[in-house]
Amino acid sequence: MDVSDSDNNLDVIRHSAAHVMAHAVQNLFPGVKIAIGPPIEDGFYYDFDKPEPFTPDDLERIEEEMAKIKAADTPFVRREVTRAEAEKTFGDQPYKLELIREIPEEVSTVYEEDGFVDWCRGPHVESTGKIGAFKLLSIAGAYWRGDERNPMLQRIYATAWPTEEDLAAYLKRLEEAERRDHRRLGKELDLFSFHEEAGPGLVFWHPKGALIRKIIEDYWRDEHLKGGYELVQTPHIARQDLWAMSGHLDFFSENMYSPMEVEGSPYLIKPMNCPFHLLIYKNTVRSYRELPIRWAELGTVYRYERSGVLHGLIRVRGFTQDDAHIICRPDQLDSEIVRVLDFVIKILSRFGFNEYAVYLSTRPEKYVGTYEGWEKATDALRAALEAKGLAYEVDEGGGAFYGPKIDVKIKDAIGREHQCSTIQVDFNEPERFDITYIAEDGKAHRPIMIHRALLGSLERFFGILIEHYAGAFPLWLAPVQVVLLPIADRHHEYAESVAGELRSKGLRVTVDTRNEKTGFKIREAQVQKIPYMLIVGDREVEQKTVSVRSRNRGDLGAQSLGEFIAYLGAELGGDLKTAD
RNA sequence: GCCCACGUAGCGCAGGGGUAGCGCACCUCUUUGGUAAAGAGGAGGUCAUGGGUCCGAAUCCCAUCGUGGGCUCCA
Repeated sequence: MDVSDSDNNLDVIRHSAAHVMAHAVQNLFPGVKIAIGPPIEDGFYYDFDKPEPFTPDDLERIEEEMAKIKAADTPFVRREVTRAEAEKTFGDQPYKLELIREIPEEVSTVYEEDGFVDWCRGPHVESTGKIGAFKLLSIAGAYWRGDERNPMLQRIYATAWPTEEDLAAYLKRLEEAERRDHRRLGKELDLFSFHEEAGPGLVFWHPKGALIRKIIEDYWRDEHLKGGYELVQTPHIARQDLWAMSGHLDFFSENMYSPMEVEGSPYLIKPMNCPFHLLIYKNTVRSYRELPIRWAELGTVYRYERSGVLHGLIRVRGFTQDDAHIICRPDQLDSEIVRVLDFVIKILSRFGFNEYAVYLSTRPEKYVGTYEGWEKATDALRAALEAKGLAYEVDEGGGAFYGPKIDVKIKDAIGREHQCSTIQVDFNEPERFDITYIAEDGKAHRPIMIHRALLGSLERFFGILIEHYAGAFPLWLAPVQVVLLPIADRHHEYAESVAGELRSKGLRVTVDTRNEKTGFKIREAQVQKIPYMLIVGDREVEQKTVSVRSRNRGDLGAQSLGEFIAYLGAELGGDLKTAD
């Protein structure tokens, strides 16, 4: 690679900065063992083995030491070495030795700057002065080679960019992400909470959050009914035997809560809904004429998640999946998958998500079902993706043991990806439950089962939604759509009558009758991200109007109530009740 | 589960071996004010929980619970 070219390559800059960081750490803490230091998205890290933990002060010192090494502007020198030479050079670096001994090549390369040598493929920037603008960000624990049986190393995360401006822009992006953090907005907008007394990972939906959830659920149910699904509803617990039959006791028990005794027999809280849907299926003999069956349920499940993995609404222990199971004939598989993909796109785009990253996961080494079955199902998934013109990545061997799947990650307003939709073919449970349908030949055949979720879980999806919109929900989702701001007490009556009229159109309206100045009420409404504020004072009462202020566009001037209602109707896509 | 950090009033934070402080919110009073914060007064905390060290612990030590940043694992 051309050196001047590599100087501008982000990965090269970051990888070089990682070397400089390791160098600085070695200068300040002689004897520290170094592991690996790769570039990553938005930065780089380096893993160290050091008996005492790094402190935030250490981070500052390391940063200063790096600045010195950068200022010295020493050239990075590339050298080819034999295996023996490499082993000798890194004789006191056990992690490097382990890596050196594993590669097949007899000749490898090292890079050196100012006496610090690292075993590395390169390339690097020309000299330490060219590592760009960098900043150390955090200290974290990380297992050597990502395996929890290995020792835990200390990882220092950092970022590096070609210029100071780029660095500043990145730090700004981090701030923006923090501003949108759903945990912070959840408090500020009074949407949900967690309680130590109740236990971690258990969500309490407050009135405003629960109202948004209700709107999402209503939309979801309506669309499912329109889309050829039927709704079912199943219990939260079932006998342990059911989970043995489904196989969850074998392959999912680590995520399940311990049994509770009911009249001598053990019951388990459900971690998934599928066995319940299969019981409904088995309740009667099914004809090929009935298929495909599409049963959907907002099913609340509980999974034991290790304490360290919980994260706001994104990863919780009790959550509601927007689940559905499609049971179909083999000849219906292709069209059913296309249909689900269409549905996924329709639903997600309603929530403002129009960019996706799609992954197709194929057969792993250990699997159930037949080879041909897997091939057919995987082909069907692939064909559906291609028919939809969706770009996707293949995760070879990444499928569950019971079937191949498509995962859809959505991109939010600031470009982050979130796992939501999943479409999975299942060869395991139909077998275990021995579900069949009677075909034209009068014999019992095995149907194919598809699990699918569009939003994933309501909790996670809500968290993603909050961050996507930064708490400023679009009109159709906003828990309060319009707030009336009477200027003085004498305007309360008019404000209430306007509010009443808006409510009769199905709008969600509040009246701020507090003894506060208008500027204060506006500020509060803005902070609460209420889409529309209607200011009413003497002028409005007199002229039978409302002064409209939009959360986004500011003062829109006075309108008659009729005009305002029409305006909202247009924004809602004609979704208003007709006048009584 | 593992590594590190943190836990002080509803929220955001300061303090730190000698018996707790700020801002906002809350309550009361004055004010009826026109597009992002009117003024005054008041109330509120066994400093996460349990144990230990000490004449004395919110402060130091240990454990537990919870939260955060990661690792491992996933809707």
